[in-house]
Formats: sequence, structure tokens, C-alpha cells
Amino acid sequence: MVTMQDVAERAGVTKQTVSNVVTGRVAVRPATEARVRAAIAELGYVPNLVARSLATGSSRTVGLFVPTVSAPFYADVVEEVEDALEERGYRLLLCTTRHDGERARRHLAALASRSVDALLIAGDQDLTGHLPLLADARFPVVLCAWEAALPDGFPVVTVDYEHGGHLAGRHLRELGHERALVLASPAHTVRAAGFLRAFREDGVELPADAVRTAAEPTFRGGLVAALDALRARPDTTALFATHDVLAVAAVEAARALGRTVPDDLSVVAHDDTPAGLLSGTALTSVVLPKREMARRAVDLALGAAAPPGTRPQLLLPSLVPGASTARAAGPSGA
Amino acid sequence: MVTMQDVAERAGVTKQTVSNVVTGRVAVRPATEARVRAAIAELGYVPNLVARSLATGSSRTVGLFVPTVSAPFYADVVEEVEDALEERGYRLLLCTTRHDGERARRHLAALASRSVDALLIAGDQDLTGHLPLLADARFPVVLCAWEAALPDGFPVVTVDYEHGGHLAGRHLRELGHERALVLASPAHTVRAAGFLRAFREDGVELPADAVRTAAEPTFRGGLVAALDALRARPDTTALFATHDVLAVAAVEAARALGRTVPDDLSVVAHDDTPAGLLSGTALTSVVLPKREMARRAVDLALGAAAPPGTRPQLLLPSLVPGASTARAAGPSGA
DNA sequence: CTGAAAGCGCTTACAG
DNA sequence: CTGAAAGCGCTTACAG
Repeated sequence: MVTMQDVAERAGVTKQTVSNVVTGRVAVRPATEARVRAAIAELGYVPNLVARSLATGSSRTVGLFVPTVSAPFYADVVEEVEDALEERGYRLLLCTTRHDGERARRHLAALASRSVDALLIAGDQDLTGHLPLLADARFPVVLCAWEAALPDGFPVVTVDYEHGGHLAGRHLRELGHERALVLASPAHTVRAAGFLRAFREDGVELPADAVRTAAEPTFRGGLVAALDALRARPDTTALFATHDVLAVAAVEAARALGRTVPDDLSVVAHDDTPAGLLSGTALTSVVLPKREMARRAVDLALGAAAPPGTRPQLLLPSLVPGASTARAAGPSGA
Repeated sequence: MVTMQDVAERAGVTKQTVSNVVTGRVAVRPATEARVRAAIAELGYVPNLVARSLATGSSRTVGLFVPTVSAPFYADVVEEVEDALEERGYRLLLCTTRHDGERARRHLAALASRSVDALLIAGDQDLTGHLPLLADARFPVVLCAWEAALPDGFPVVTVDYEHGGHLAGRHLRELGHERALVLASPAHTVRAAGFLRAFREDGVELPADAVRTAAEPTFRGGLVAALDALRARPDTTALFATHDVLAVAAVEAARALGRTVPDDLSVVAHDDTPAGLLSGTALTSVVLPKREMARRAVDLALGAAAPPGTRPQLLLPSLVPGASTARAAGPSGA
């Protein structure tokens, strides 16, 4: 492997001068610089980042924890984070936790050796118990896409999930719906609460069992829960699915019961990534600002942003209308 | 930050001895080891991997290129590779190319600095043109999930895609199907060829236009192509989709045309990851040994496996029967 | 089994 | 603007 020393000898200077040319930190006389650059090209020199890391203390690498990469939401988050990092000249060390706290802990230990300049953690399910371990990490830790209780002591940039649910509820209220269901994942209580609030603010108090929790956040789990719910309350005209997969399941359930979306049932999805990909109808959906979230989290982690403070950054989701919602048919009770 | 030197002073030994304890490379007297371990615990020492990398020349990190992480197939590949790496104590540096050769080239340059012990490249679309750049990489490069022409000079562990197509064809032939279509992605010519061969071997020559290429490998692209194909050849009784999303689209197209799967149309998918996730019916599918592929690729890359040789390793896919295929109705032409 | 020395390839002040 | 020196934190032979 050709080193800085080799280049220096070739160019008739000190390796120090080569360093100055490569880093651009100190100005070098044009003639010297030209000689150095020529030598670099001739020798095919490429700097050793490991050596640089040891000297500077920065590896230009950032770790990212996500529960999985198989869920469309997290797949998008990973790519957004990667983009944000690349723009800043950083590389991405990916760790999936697979909803396994122990696995997360192991990953953490592996990163503890300062081989990373910062750590981003997306999704709250698995790490919450291990957060104290992060307190004495030797690099900044930033949390994002955090729906559960926001922990103290860490910078957080996440989405106002309550607001997202509220948007879904308001949309359906504006279309005149009164009998609505929420098809929820166990972890999505905040979104569901926002939805209920929209109805309540409007004078419509949905019954406690309007929120149906799928046993598991899969298509099958959603299908079972949706069939169940729609059979138990056949007069339901609208449904809010807190998760993309659940929304697809809800549409399928309606279909299986002979109902048409949106004519007989309006469906609002939450961050409906695969809808455009895997379903015929574009779903009306709450959309999360994933790119913005990734960018802010990266800026925060790399110290390019304003000092953390303790206040979490809450980004606002928006509602994107699709073909899965329509005005409620006829007056209530008809 | 506490260093090996700090531990050494605390334990009353040389940092050399601490190193011996930490790496376990050289035996240390039990009493000494105990003192060292105690000092490590008291000080909370954790070795600096960057320094170790510089000294040893190994960063215990492997790069992985995939086109995207949003496609279920590659999401699975990423997680399988991550698992294989973790078992061997390596970390994963993820680079998505997004079907962009230029982006791939930039990533490559960023890794050229020996900060990685090996590079795995999954998926062939984007890198093919830049493969020569890899020839003088200073780390082993292993290709996997490579369907296009296998390049010389690189170890490859991939799947016998032709065999996968053949399995799909044989399955449908055994069910008595004679009029079949292939719904293909542009890049999936090998799978399609295997399918045609199965019919041909059986004396059934499918017409040239039996292979319909979707304009884009998305749900919408598949839907358009499938509707088109099924309208043009209404007597079709079976369909092989070379891509998971296309299979879901084909089912949807059949439905839209008033046909039932599998009664009026048998559908075989290829590596149907999201079927269980996002569709009601479990699709009959060619399944790829992703885990095995990941493991072999990692072993090869890390030199834990037999020397590369030039012969590509071809793993065999299998056919997993689901609910989307059935015996062809009546005699041919009925 | 333990210690003194050199080295991995770079950067960072600090003189000239 | 350029060069000599020290140091980043570890490992690797090599003596004792």
C-alpha cells in the first residue's frame, strides 16, 4: 500500500506537506502542490482513513439503529439517513435490532469503542430499557421516530404522532363520518388518541372499544382484527389504520365482507408507503416527513445544528388525500 | 478516554500485558490477569478499535452494496448479511446504489481507503459498468444475487435463476397447464428463459410473446402489463411472475378481469417476500436461499471459505407450493 | 510469563 | 509556505 511518505519522497517534500495538500488545511505553494498532486496520481495514493481517524479522533462514520429494514417505513428512514450522511461525507454503519433488546445491547457494546462519531436510534420499542447504557456513550446519541414516552437526557427529533391521528380524524369528520373505528398496532396508542380527540372536539365521543388492537402488526393480524371489528359494528363508515400494513388489511377485509372502499367504507392509512407499490387504490394517508426528520437528526448528531437543549423536536405530519375516503353516505343511522 | 496505558498503570503492569489479556493472544499468569481485569472494570476501559485497526490492518467492518433497501428481497439480504457478519464479529457498512452507477462509483471511492475488510455487492444492475474499478480494490470483493452475465475475476455466489424459472415451469406443467404467460421485469430474462425451457422440454413451445415485460418493475407497471396480457390471451391458464410485486399485481389483474386465482388462473411468484405480509393468499413461489447465499458470500469475503477459484457458486432455489396454483381445468382448448 | 522498542499512517502545533 | 518532532492507542515480534 502506498503511503503519504511514498508520495512525499516522490514529490521531493515532507509527508507533512503532502498532508497539507490532501487536507487543504494549510495553503501550499502552487508549484509544490502541483508536484504533490502529480505524485499522488502517479502512485495512485489514497489516504488511509483509519490512520486519519486515530489522529483526528473522528471516523466519519455514524451508526444507525432501526428495528428492521424490512418494514417500508424503516427502509425509507435508512435511505434518508444515508443520503443526509453522504452529503456531509459520512458513512453509515447499520444495526438492526429485530425487536430484540438484547441484540440492541450487543450492538451498542460493539460501537462503544469510539469507532463511530454519533449514533442515531430510530424506533422506540426495543431500546427503551437499555437507554441508561447510552448515557455514558462516548459519542452523541440522537433519537428519532420515537412515539413512546420521550426519555430525558437525549436529543430527540420525531414526529407529532398525536397530530397525525388528529389529522386523520378531522379529515373523516369533515367528510361527515360519525361511526369510526381505529385499527391499531399495540405500540400506536398516541396516534389513536389523536384520532379520538378529533372526534371528541367535534362532539362525537367514540366508544372505548372503537380502538381495535391487532394481535400483531402484520397483514394477517390486521385482517383478523378488521374482520372482527367490521362484523361487530356493521354500521361503521370509516376506519383509521395506524400502520400501513394494517390499512391494506382493512381494505382487504372490507372487500371480503362485500363492502367497497371508499363507497361503503372510508379508510385512512398512516404513513402508507407500500400502498402505491402493492395496492390498486392510492390510500388517503397521514404522511410523515421522513426526509426532514433524517436530516435534522443527522445535523443534531453531527453538531451541525443548534445545541440540543432538552426539548424534543416535533415535526408535523400531513394528510395526503387519496382514493380511499369519501363523504359518509346519508344521515347518521340511515 | 481511558487507554490501555491507564489500565496498565493501575494494574502495575505494562500496557503490553494488558494487550495480552484483552486479546487473549498470549497466555498471562492468572494472578496478573485478575489484576488487569479488575483495573479494566474499575476504569471502565474499552479498547479503541480504530487504534487496533491501524495496528492490525483490519477494521472488522464489511461494506455491502445493494440497489435499495426498500425492495423486500434486498431488505432480507441486508439482514441476512448482517447476521452472518455479526456472528463473526464484523460490522456492516451499508451503501445503497439506488440504481445509480455514479452513486455506486462514489461509494466505492469512499471505501477505497482500506476502512473496510471486504466488500459484498448484491444485485447486478448498476455496478456492471464500474466493475473494472473494483479490480484494484485493496480488499476482497464478492458478488452475490447476480443474475446477469457473470463477470470474470470476481468470486460470485448467487442463485441459479434459470433453475428457478424451470421449477416454476415444471410445477405448472405438472398441473397440466399449456397456455402460460410470463410477467417479467426487464432484468429477469434468465428466469424467464428457464421457465420457457420447462415447457419446451415437455414438448410445449410457448410463443415468443408469451413473455410480457412490465415497463417498470412496480405494482402499477405489473398491473398494466398483466391486464394487457390477459386481455390479449384470454385463454391463458397460468402465469409466472418473475418478481414479487409483479405477482401481486397479476393477482389483482385477474381479479379485475373477474377471474379467480387459482381456479381461473394459476400464478407462480418468484421470491415472494411480501405475499405473506400484504396479500390474502399465500402464493406458490420460487424461493431463494437468501440466508445460505449471505453466509457463503460472507465466508468467501472474509477468507473463511475455500479459495475463490473462478467458478461461481450457484445455489439452488426451491418451489414452495401455495394457494395460487391449481390443476388446469379441462382438456386443452376446452 | 512479562517488559522495552518499534511501528501502523496519519495530523497537529511549533519553529523556521 | 515548508520541515522536524511528538503523538493518536494499539499490536507485534523479540528478548529476558
